[in-house]
Amino acid sequence: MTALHLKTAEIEKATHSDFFNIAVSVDCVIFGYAEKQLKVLLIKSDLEEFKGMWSLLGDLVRINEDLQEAPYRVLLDRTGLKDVYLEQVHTFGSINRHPSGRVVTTAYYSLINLCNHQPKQMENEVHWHPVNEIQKLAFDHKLILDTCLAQLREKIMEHPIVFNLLGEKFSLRQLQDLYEAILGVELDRRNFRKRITLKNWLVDLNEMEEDVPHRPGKLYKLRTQLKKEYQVAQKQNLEGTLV
Amino acid sequence: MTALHLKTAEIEKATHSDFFNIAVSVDCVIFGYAEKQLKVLLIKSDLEEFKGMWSLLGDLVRINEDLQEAPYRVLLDRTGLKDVYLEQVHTFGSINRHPSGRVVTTAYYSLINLCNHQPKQMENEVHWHPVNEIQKLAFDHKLILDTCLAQLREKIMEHPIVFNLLGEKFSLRQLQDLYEAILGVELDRRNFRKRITLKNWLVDLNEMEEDVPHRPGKLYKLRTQLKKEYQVAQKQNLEGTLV
DNA sequence: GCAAAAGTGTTAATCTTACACCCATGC
DNA sequence: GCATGGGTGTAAGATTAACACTTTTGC
Repeated sequence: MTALHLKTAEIEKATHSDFFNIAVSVDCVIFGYAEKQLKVLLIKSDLEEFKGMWSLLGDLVRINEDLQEAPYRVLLDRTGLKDVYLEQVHTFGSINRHPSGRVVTTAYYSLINLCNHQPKQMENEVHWHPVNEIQKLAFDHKLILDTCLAQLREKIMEHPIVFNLLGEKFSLRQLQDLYEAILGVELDRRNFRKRITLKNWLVDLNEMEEDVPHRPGKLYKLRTQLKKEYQVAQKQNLEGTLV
Repeated sequence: MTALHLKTAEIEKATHSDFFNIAVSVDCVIFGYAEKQLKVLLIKSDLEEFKGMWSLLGDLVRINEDLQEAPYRVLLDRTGLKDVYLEQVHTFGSINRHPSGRVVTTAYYSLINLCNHQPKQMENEVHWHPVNEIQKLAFDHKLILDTCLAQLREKIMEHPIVFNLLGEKFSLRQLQDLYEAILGVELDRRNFRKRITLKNWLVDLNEMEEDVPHRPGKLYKLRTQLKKEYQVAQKQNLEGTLV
């Protein structure tokens, strides 16, 4: 109440200048899907301390950049993809989690269509790894990966987000394989189709699979409305034009 | 692969010294329950820029303090409570969210028993406010409050956390009132009791309410096992001895 | 015609919702 | 005895889980 206790932001900043010495980073768990496996994009750590180990893609947040913008920048830099699907998951801030100093990191996961991703644009040290074969990562990145995967699993039955991992057209079998890869369980085919149908997420394209060595399945796509809400990623090359 | 690209953490720190200039804070949405209303503990902002406005309780993270420890410290300082129930919710980091400089804040919510909380230990400027009467807060704290409340609502039906807001013993009516206060909806009494019974969270104490102007209800408590998992808060006075 | 996967429906069990009456206590 | 809230059960509907056979295609 009394003005005696009020201080201006300038004064507070001076008083607390000791605190303005933490770095904030973002780390992106970039999921992709290929060969019926959920994959994650990793880079060889460039720190001597973690030589030879893989780590998530991340970067320090710039002083003139919103926290939420940073993971989009990382994604654009590393994959050339813009407007990707991103979710903030958790912030990790143990004192010694980073050997370079006090770095608090906010973890995001992203779902991208791995086919849109041109390896030639990638640095050599960036590779896709099957999620369930990863034992160990640099920093606390294994914990971050596990946390993001758990959150992804919780979300996919309620929200139509996995379509970001697939191409425009897909069969119900492909979709089921994807769900099974993410959840790590087998699903009953009839019940799966019933559940998906009930959610009314899909449009029947009246087209069939081609070049399959068995009876071809029908092709579907995500409803346009939902695509706008949950799947806005577009391919973008380095010049910024849409492909 | 090649050692040419490797750098030590020391070198990286020097390279990136421009980045170690962000402050990280935690903001705590401290929920309590009284008079059949969900309340939140707020403090008068001590910044000139937000003079007269209420804000969440928070503090800057210290350089030798884990991020996750900071909200416990804030809770202990402000309420004298130790081992409270705390959940991290989201991290907010817009460039201009704080007038003192670049402050990225991680939001937590906490559930405490408001009766354990001694007003005399509190600074004068700290008060409980009914959540649904709050229109506006300092900084982006209204957004933080709304985000935490939404997460609390999602969690309470699946996890036995609301018991942190109640005393040791309670009637099913008291519990239902609490759920209704948090969710902002009325619940059917019979269905509510059935749901709670099915979850097997409670132990019947074979005691009855007293001093009520109507038929007294049975009293229950949270099962000991669950109490350990979800409700570890103990009253602690400033000398650190358990009350 | 055979291998491989597509496509489809029913039943039982479970969970959810809506809803009404008698009971115990304080006054 | 009356006002107040405590305590209970059932029926209908919705959702979930388990489960098998016929169809279409490529080879």
